[in-house]
Amino acid sequence: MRARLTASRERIIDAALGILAEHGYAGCSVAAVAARAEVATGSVYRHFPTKADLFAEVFRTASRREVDAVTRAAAAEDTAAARVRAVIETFAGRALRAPRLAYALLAEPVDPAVEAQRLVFRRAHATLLAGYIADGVAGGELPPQNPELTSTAVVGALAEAMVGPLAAGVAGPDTVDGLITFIHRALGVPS
Amino acid sequence: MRARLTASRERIIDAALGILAEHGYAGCSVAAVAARAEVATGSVYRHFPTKADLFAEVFRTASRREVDAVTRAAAAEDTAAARVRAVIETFAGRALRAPRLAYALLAEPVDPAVEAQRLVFRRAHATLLAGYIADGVAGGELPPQNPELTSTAVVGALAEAMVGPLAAGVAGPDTVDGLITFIHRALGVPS
DNA sequence: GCAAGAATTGAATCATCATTCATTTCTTGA
DNA sequence: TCAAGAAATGAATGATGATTCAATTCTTGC
Repeated sequence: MRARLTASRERIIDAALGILAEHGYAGCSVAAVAARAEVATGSVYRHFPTKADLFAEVFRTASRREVDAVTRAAAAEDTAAARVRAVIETFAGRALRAPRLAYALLAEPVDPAVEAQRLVFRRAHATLLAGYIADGVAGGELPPQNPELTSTAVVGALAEAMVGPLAAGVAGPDTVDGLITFIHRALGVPS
Repeated sequence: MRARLTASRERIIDAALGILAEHGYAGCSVAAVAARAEVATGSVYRHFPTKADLFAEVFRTASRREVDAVTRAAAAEDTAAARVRAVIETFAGRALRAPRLAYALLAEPVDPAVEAQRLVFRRAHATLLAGYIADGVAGGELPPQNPELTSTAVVGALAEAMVGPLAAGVAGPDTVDGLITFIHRALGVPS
């Protein structure tokens, strides 16, 4: 009973994610989400007070997924340089494999209320990176720097370099390699 | 006569820019723009077929201004490193002096049609930088790299590092110096 | 000074969707 | 099996704000 409730809540979030990944935020009317989740429009409001609340959660879910993947990849490495490389490869690889979703998470125009979640998403990546960078600095692997600032700049560089290719649908492996070089240099990884 | 026409077109664009700079895109209803330009709502449509067309032009105008300022600053320098530094300082300085406008140009949610202009804006900066970077590479000042990619990454890093402070309203000069170091390293400027 | 036509006005229209709610359909406990 | 209450339905409502257009006000050439 309570299970059915939870299940349809899940289904709504999944449906929203699905539409987001296929047609972007623009395709995400409440009616469309409800239809895909096989519930009535009004039922969405039994679970979420507001469309913005629904999508805040959707963005949170999607973000967590992305950040988890990146975190997992980085955890397998043991130097700051390798971790940063893993972050870039994972982030870019996933973005290129699911371009529409990546574009929605990174750059597509959304409600201001949802925009806030996007900042959280970017910030989560930055915070993760900041940790690795701080470790690298502390361990002498990287030169002194403000990890808050440099991690933010890295996330910006990554996102910007992705959005173009995402739109164009193209993306050579050169792009990823180029980014790794760029970011390693930026952080002062010794060559 | 034709002059009056041109003049009121100008006034509409200026009004839109003014509201954009004061209240962001969110404050830019056609009615508000018309009121500020001291014309009737309907008159806006004598000059622009659509709100999106109006704001495409507004964004284009604002972009040109920003890119011109940056170009002028860079032109006064003669090494790739100094030019890039000038770009960063000018870009950041202007953004911090007009935070609301910078946020609107860089990150605020806008109509998809206007979003396209934002990409043009970012691309214009990137193209400018790409030229300096290519020169630097050609002249041996910078190591080999793909100027398209690295300039894009630089713009992303700059923008991302600005948006946070813009929202927070804060921005130490440390931020700008940190960015210069980061980007110089990223491009391989010898220290 | 005046008529024809252009330009301007701003209130009414239209479109889009998020949100609501009276009605119907389930679930459950006795 | 049934009644009470919970959950679900989806058509109607409401808000927002871009766009239109009939009415009015200017210009201009005669």
